[in-house]
Amino acid sequence: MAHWLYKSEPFKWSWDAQVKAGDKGTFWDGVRNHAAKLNLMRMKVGERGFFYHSNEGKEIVGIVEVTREAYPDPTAEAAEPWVVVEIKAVKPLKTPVSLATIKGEPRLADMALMKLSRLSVQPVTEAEWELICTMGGVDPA
DNA sequence: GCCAACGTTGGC
DNA sequence: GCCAACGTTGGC
Repeated sequence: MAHWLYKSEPFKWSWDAQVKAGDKGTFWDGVRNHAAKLNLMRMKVGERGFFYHSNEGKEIVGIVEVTREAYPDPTAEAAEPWVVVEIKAVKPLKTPVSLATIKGEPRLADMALMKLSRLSVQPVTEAEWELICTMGGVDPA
């Protein structure tokens, strides 16, 4: 099962907002980048990902799960190719894992977050997933 | 099809 | 507020 990382600026869409949306979840819109779009299209229902706050906080704060696979973005023009997926909040990290912490961990030096810092939806490898879950004080399963 | 100019993102 | 990274646009 693949894992993912979703970046959002808290003032636009925060972890708290995602939690309030409950099990019903919400669609993840606003992706206007082809690399991110390809990631959205690869997602399957039930796959989990990290929820990362950019700009403010700069830390991974929670875990979300895909509840609906890619479909056309309702906020885009009809002719445009953009898609959204739907996700719901699963649980917060006991200890948020900050960007500074990730930078200080050699085993995470190859993370997409380090190398492709502007990509808003990123893949996370199995090893990265387990390590960050452990650092965050939650069960990776 | 190349590449310079420009806009946007996001860390600092 | 600055600047680096990167995607996109548009002239040639």
